[in-house]
Amino acid sequence: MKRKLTLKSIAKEMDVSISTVSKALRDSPEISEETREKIKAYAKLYNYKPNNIALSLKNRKTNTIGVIIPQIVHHFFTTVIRGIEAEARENNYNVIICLSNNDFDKEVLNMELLANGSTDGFILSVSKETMQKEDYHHLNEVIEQGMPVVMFDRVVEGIACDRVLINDTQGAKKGVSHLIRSGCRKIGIITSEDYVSVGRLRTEGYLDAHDDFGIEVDENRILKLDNIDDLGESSKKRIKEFILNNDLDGLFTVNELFAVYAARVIAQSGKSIPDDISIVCFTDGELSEHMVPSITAVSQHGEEMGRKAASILINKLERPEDETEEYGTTYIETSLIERESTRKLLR
Amino acid sequence: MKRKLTLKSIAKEMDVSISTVSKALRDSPEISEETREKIKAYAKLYNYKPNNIALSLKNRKTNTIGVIIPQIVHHFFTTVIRGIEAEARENNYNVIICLSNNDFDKEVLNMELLANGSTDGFILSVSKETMQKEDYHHLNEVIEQGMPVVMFDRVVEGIACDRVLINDTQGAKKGVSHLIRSGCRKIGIITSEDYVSVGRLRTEGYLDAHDDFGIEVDENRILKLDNIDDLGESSKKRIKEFILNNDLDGLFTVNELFAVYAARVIAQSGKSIPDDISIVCFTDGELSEHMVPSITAVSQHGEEMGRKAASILINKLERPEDETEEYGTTYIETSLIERESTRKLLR
DNA sequence: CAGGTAAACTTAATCGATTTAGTTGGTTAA
DNA sequence: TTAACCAACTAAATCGATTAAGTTTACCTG
Repeated sequence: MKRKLTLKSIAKEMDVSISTVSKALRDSPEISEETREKIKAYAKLYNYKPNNIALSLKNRKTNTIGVIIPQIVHHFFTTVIRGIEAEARENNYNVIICLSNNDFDKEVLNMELLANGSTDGFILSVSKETMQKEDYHHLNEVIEQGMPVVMFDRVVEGIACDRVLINDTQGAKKGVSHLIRSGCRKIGIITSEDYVSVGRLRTEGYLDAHDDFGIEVDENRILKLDNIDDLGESSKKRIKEFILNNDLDGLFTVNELFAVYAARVIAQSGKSIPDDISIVCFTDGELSEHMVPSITAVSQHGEEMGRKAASILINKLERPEDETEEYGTTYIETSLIERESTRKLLR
Repeated sequence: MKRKLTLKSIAKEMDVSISTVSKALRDSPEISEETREKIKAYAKLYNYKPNNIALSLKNRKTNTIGVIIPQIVHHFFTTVIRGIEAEARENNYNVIICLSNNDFDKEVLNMELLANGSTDGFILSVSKETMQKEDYHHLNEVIEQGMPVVMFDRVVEGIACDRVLINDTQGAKKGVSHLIRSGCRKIGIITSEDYVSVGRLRTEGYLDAHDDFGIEVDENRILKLDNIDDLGESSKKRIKEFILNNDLDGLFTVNELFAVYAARVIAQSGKSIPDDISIVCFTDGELSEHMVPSITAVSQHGEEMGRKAASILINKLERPEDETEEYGTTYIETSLIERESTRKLLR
């Protein structure tokens, strides 16, 4: 086993001091041309690379971004990570990813762990449990310590940090408006309870669209499930009842899974998509694309979101003096992808 | 901005030396009960947590695993990461994830970066380009430095490391056998060219199953596409022709997308699934689960794979003296998930 | 009362790199 | 001649924690 080169070992080998080696490698004019070249040649030959940990300790800068998300088995987060990773790497940052599994304690633990020197800042989407508890002490603590935080997607108010959001309300409005324009008048929505911010905002968009077109909203056409992240048996049951007991001609769902399951129920009930019931869902996933019929979707542009979040964070990290205490919210625009689950609009 | 506590700042505050603080916090008997309690109370009150970077430097151990994968926007890798993350966290390890985007240079760069002190070991699935180039110097270098490596899924030969693999051949055999048992005799397979290892192995399983049941294989029923990672227009065209020009009663595909597209073609041609044609696919995804009809799948257990890879790596890391130079290959068994695209077997 | 010893600390080295503040030996200008 | 000055280094402090190796003080014992 070959031990890694260090400044010390090079210094010993070349019979100079450690600082001479360090300076030579950093092209300091203090070191003579001759010595400099000799040391650099040696370092290159044996492929010397400075130890990141030592650099981090010395510079009090890790060049690492901590990412904390509820779960990765979720295509949207996957695309966001991809964006964060890309932007980070282009700026010479590493990315450490931690999954909270929607668990408050794990979120706190992860943050504390990473905050003790492992990362320079955080990008996170808060877990459902955290939102319910409304306990943000862990966030405030790292911010208090001077670590910048960027929240995305699932954000909370009252935290001194930047935010990157999907324009959820507008996105939902886009989707629902599309349904209305294509002729639907009895549109249902499958969303989440209001404490999940994305659910609440998308429900708002649904209402807005109705408002815009002067269509009355029937409260019975709004189904709020507690779990937006996956589709359990109880959710399935409620969706099934909701579809079968409502006379709908359109359906908007806040995620892909709800739409896919609803489509199944609709097909089984003998109705056709899109002619009897049209469907639009919020998503950044692949399911909607490949389903038969494929499902018209409000695309979230997760990768762009990740890039943006990373770029904001890195910006803060690169000029920490700039403590303006100003935090902004950036909105990522959604776009509608028309597929087979909605009727073509006449234009 | 509140600066983080350090041993130094505590020592100053309590008017003792740094080592006294360190020892007190680690319950050293060298420190008097009284002083110990006082220091511990203070540290607890102000929530002292040792700096990870300093610990890493001192211990020459980062408790961090580097994960390098071709792409994350791939449900299979996503599940593997989840497994790695879970196992790592249970053992107090962090996970740093880097995406190579199937690019050789990026893979090398990422490894070099992480190898300089950031991680204790690696888990990786080599990029397509690396496989083509057959250049593994970056792998050999980190191993040479004493960092253990575990490869999974896309592995290469001749590297001194452990491997975790899906039992591809057996998995395919399971799937195809199921089709045969359910009555299919004219089974097609949509696979990849032989140079992609997973494609080759799964094709082998297809042949093995036929062999076992004494059914002759018709070469026309084997379709080999060049790209196994996604579904381009040319692949779509070839799948369509393959389905329409073959008189099949069963279909096995090496991934989900092929199956989903084939199902679409079959439905459009007026045939029914599973009665006219049954389908089984190898998968890593959710598509097969939620499609209508849902597709019977050979599940790869990505999460288990990730856990296993992490556990092997951590084991190596925890007892480094145990340099037995012995490397093993662990196979993760596949399992068949029966869904709607195949007929129920009579048992 | 010298000397041994144990308790309770402190000093200093260490991990690997950077950087400020010296230290040489040689050249030059007053 | 001699202080000033420069080139080319080296020593030492620092980042934050651990720990082996001292140091001090009190107490005990023969």
